[in-house]
Amino acid sequence: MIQPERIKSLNDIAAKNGAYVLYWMQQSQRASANPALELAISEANQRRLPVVVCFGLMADYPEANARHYTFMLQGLRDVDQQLRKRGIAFVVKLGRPDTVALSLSADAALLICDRGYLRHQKFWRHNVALKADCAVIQVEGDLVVPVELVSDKAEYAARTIRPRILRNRDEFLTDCVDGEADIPSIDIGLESDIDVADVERVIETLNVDRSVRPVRRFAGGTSEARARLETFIRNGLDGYADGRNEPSEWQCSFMSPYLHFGQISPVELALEVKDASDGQRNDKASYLEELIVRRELAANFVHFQPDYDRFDVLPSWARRTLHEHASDRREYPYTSAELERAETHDPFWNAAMREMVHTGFMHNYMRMYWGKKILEWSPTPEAAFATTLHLNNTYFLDGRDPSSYAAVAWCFGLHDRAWAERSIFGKIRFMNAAGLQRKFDMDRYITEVDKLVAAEKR
DNA sequence: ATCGGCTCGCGCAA
DNA sequence: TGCGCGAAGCCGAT
Repeated sequence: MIQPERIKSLNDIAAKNGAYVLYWMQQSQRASANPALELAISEANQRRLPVVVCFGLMADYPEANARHYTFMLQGLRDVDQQLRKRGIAFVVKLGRPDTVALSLSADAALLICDRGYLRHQKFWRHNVALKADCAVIQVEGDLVVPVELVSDKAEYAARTIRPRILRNRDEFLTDCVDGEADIPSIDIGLESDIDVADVERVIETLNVDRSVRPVRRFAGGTSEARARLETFIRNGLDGYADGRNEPSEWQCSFMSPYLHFGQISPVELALEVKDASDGQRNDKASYLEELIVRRELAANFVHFQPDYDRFDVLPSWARRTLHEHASDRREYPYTSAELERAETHDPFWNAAMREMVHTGFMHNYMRMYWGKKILEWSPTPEAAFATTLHLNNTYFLDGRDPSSYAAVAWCFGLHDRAWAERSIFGKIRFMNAAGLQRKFDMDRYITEVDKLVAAEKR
C-alpha cells in the first residue's frame, strides 16, 4: 500500500494511449521496496500494458568521480538482474536523466518518477513535467514521512521537527510489497546504450574523473545493503545507543552510502530495526532517531533552503559570531592541499582524513570533529565551509547527500545553539582532541584506520 | 564522576 | 510576554 501523500502529479496531462508505462528511475536506485516502481507496475497492469524502467547515465554528474560511479554501477547491476527476473526491461541510456526520460516518454501512456531534494534533481523533474506530453507522477520513496506533511518551512532544530515527524511516523512505516508485472517488457525491443555490469567500460566511455579511486571497503547494491543491515542488527544494534559514538568500534549500520543512492528503502530499514529481536528499546529508539528524525531534518533543510551548499545559509547568529571572529589569529593555518594529504599536527584528525580519502567513509563522531578543526585551521569561516564541503563531496560515498549538506553546516552552527564564546569559533560549538581522548580509545582508532587503509592498498 | 554555566531563539502557555 | 529547553561541546568546581 502506497500512502496517497507520497504521490503527486507534476503536470495536468491525462493519461494517453501508449506502448508502456515508464518508470524513470533516478533517486531510488533499487528494484525492491520501491513505491515508484510499484505504482508503475500497478498502473501498467490496470492498462494491460508492460512496464519499462529507464535510467539516464551522465558523464558529468555534479562532483561525481570513479569512486561514486563504481558504487552506483554495482547497484544498477543489481537492479538490472532483479528487474530481468521479473520480466521488466531496464533501459540504461547515456545522457542527462531528464533528456533520457523525455525521449522514452514519447511512447509512454504515463511517466512515473521518484523524488530527490537537491537543486539539480528538482530541476530535472520540473523539466520533464514541463515538456512531456503524457502525465508525470512523482512518488516519494526515500523518506519515511513526506517532507511537506512534516512542515512547510525550514525547521530550526531537531527538537522542532521531532514531534512533527513522530506524529506521522508509524502511519508511513508500512511494507511495500514487490508486485508482479502481468505483461513482460523484456522483449519489447528497447536496448540499453551500455551494459551497466561492465563497470570499467562505462567509466571509460563516460571518461569519468579517475583521480579518486573506487574502494574495497564498500560494494554497492541492494543485496549488499541488506546483508550489511542483517549483520548490523545481529551484531551492532544491541548497545547501539551507548556504543555508536566510540570511533574505534564503528558500531554503525553503514547504511548511509546505500541510502544516498536509493539502494535501500529507509522504510524497510526502519521496519527491520523496529521489529528486530536483538537490541534494547533505547538502542532501537536511538537508531530510529538517526535514521528518521536527523536524516529527515536534513531533507527538510535542503528542500526549504535551496542555498544549502553556501555559507550564507547558516542562521544569522552563527554568521554574525563567525564574522566577529574572522580575523582572529589562526595558530595552524593549513592549506586545503595540506589537509587533503592528512598532514597536520593532529594524529586523530589525520586518521579521520585517511579513513575518508582511502575508504570513502568516516566514523560519524569523527565527522563532527573533522569539520570543527577545518573551521579552526582555515583562513576564514567561508573558506573553511567550502573546503569541508568539497572534501566531503569528493571522498565520501555518501557525499552530495542532503545529510552531507546538513552535517557540514552543523559544524558551523546549523540546527545547533550558541555556546561559550571563544577565539575563531565565536559562539559556535567547539570540540577538541582532549575531549576525544577523555571519552574514547583514540589510539585504537588510529590503529584500526591504519588497517583499513592497508586493506585498500592491498 | 557529576554538575552548573556558557548562549540563542523557537514554541508554547498565559 | 515570559519561560523552558535543546544533536553530539568545554571547563572548572565539587
